[in-house]
Amino acid sequence: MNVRFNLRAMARVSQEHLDARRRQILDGARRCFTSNGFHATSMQDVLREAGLSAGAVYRYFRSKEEIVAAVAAETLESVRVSYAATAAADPPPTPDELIGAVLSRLRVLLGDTDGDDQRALPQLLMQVWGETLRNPEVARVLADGYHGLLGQWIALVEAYQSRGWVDPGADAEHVARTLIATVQGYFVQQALFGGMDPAGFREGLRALVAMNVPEEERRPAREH
Amino acid sequence: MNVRFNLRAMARVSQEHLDARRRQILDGARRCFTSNGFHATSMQDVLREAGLSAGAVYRYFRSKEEIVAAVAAETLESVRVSYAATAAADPPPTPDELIGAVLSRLRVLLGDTDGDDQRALPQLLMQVWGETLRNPEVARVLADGYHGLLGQWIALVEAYQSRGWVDPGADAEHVARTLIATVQGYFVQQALFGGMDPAGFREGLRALVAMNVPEEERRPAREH
DNA sequence: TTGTCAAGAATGAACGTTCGTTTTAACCTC
DNA sequence: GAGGTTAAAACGAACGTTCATTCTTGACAA
Repeated sequence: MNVRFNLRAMARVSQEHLDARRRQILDGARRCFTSNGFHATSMQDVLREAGLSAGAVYRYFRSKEEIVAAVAAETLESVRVSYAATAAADPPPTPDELIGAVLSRLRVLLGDTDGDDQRALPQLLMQVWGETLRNPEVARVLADGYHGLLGQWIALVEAYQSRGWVDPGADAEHVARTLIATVQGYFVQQALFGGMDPAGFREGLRALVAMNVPEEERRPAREH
Repeated sequence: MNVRFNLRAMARVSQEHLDARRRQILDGARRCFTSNGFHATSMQDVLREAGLSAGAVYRYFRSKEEIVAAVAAETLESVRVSYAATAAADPPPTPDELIGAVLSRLRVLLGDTDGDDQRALPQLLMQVWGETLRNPEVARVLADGYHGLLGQWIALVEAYQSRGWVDPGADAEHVARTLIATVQGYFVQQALFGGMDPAGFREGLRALVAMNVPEEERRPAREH
């Protein structure tokens, strides 16, 4: 009996193997969650899709809830990095340039990792949004990411204002929220109906920010 | 309960009573679905919230699925009517005018019927979006509403173009999709974080469509 | 290099619970 | 007291999870 006092238990299989199994589970779960939602997906569905038995899966995750949280976190992270990759530039990119670039990058990213299903990520993101209503941990992660993003957009809008591209009297946060809203709406439409493409969306945004309405045609702001 | 003479031959309670019970069930279910999602809500939850027993509820609805479909349909309908109430005008309202008016109207509508919880409808709408991924009937209702709405917005954008407010070279459908996206994003942010108000959103939209970027500062459209 | 073997990894049947739904029997109104 | 409506008990199915068991792996002795 060769009893040795190994501090680190020797792994029976490599760390790569363990990582691959974990990924196998998360990928299977993600496919289920995307088309069926978190709570209409059973563990049996996940097991079947992952190609593993119950015992195997429960060796890597303590509960279904933990898998849901992991998939949600990865989803939010993939959206976050697609934004973060777009660095600040001088002169600042216009909204249509910036958003078009972010969406194009995301499209390329998805083409590589997701079997070219351009709707999968938006659909999953929509499920994550719904999950925040009942899962405080997911809500916290989402809120953190959102507020970081909002701060970046506010800074960008302020840069617009200092260059005279945007009315300096406008509230930068309101403008930033509106810009974020366009991206969220893009995701919603892509998730629900598909057929959205970054170039077309950029064209629409471009036409909007290039709009020119004679002031005398405007109606007063308050109506009720 | 208040049982009155029967209007219909077989019924022993009034139609008003039946309608009220149906509404009682739908209201309870809606409250559950809003905060918990369709599939994380059990029938027990619905029964408790509606204050009725299983037998009573199953007299009015054949299944949980039928309740889900009814709540989803009512939700989409309430969004639809809030749009439909905004008639065509000449000159056409600018995007910020129109969207601001629609959101204000919706706010008033919600204040009357929903205990002043301005997040409830957007949250429920988000759940409905998620449900379309696995429920073809809900998906059909949503798609019908969306395409009707899209058509109206395209017509409006074309009116902008004929007045020279929007670049006539832009694809009207892309611009319309972008405008719809802003509203969807408004709903998302209101559902997730609250604190959105129509006036602020209108201000943000106003600043966007009034943006003025010197052409020589723009970057080329294609990047990769 | 090869054989051995303890321990990690994986299995799948079975568990207790909770699900949506149905049946039952008491209840209320006329 | 009869008809229609309700609440509550009961149903089978399906849920997420566990566990006794089997299979696989890799370090080590020879």
